[in-house]
Amino acid sequence: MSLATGPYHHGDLRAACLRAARELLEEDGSAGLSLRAVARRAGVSATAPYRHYADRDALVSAVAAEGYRELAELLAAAHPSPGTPNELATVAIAYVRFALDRPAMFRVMFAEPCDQTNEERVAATTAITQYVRDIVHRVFPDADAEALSTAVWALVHGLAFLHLDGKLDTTTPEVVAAQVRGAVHALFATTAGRVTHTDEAPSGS
Amino acid sequence: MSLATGPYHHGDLRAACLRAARELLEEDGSAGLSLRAVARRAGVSATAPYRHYADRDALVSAVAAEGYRELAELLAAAHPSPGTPNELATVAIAYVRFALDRPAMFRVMFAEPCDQTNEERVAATTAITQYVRDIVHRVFPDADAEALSTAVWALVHGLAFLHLDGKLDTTTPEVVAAQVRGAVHALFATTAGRVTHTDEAPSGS
DNA sequence: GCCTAATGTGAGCGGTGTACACATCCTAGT
DNA sequence: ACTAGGATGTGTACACCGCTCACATTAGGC
Repeated sequence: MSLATGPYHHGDLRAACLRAARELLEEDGSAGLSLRAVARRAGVSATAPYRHYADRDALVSAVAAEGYRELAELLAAAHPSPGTPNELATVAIAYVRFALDRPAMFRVMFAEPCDQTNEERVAATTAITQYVRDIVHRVFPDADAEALSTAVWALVHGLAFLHLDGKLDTTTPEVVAAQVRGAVHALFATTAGRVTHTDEAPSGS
Repeated sequence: MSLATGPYHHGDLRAACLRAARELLEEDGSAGLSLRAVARRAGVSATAPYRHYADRDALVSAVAAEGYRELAELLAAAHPSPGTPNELATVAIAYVRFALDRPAMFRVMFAEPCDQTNEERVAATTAITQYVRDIVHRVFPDADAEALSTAVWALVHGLAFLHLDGKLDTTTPEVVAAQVRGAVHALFATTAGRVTHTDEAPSGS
């Protein structure tokens, strides 16, 4: 393994590709994430990555999977177990901040006509689903968990996208945070003290 | 304009490009929307479209602009002036259906790192913003229109994306509709009869 | 009727994804 | 220890892409 001129075998090209892909994503956005650029950065021939990833999509999915994990960590760090609408809002802010801090990654994770059958992706998103469901169940024990979970995730996800696409003001993190908190509260503040002991659960028509 | 062998000048290449672009988008998705393919379909040389669109992005933005208009029509058709949460849900369903019926178009409209300075796009999205604000104002006259509008659009937009990305069940239109209606009601049903006469408007912390 | 500006053409550059044959190296079985 | 074979990396090649530039053609205003 003397790597003076670079050994024929890389050692761990799979990981190197992933790493290079993430760097390129940060630097040049999704468009700059080409297999050839990844290969160049890993110091390897243009076709070498194909030994580890079936095609570009597979690499992108691997990157996205890491993104899901990191998003999960970030949300957990924002609040380990949110139990009130306000704490939920804090998590929502972390979600939106992730999208704004790493727009290319967020787009890779959610905005591409991706391979939905990819195992890593499916696992990651069901994890998020479950995570949201748990929170909702804690914040609104009596509500229809399924529907409300969907609603909450959609709300937060939508907020992230609208900010990301410049459809909402993103001048400062504080503005964004206030907007997100405002939106969450606009929906929940009035229900917060009530829905937890309501006896008529909301039902679809 | 006898177009037997094709006259040197096309006549209305600008419109022809737009048309071709939309067709390609429907057929092959966003990836298939290349300027060269558009040119081929319009029966014109590969570089001719550059006389009418500065670059690929400009063409895509033009396509997106048409999408915004059509989405607006579709929402208006779903309900001309929703005034209850349930009617709002009907509009939301139309929004999500648009996304699912024409995924490539929806992605072009919202999921691309697009040129945010494009005039047509900006105009179109402010129109949507206003449209949502009007609805919210009608459904919840006493609520914080700004925050609640944001929340509502985000909710619906997020629902569309989660469905689009296969994060939610999309087996049948009925399932989707029920899910959307359920999510909207989960958020609003309990507030519906109350928020309209609440005296303490929700406020961001 | 001519001149100019608008429009369309063609060749060409550098980039991309990916298929294929080939080179190199690691490892397991003798 | 040796060797076969699989795993891994290389090089070439093809088709496509966006985009630039010099050039051809044409329509419309003077």
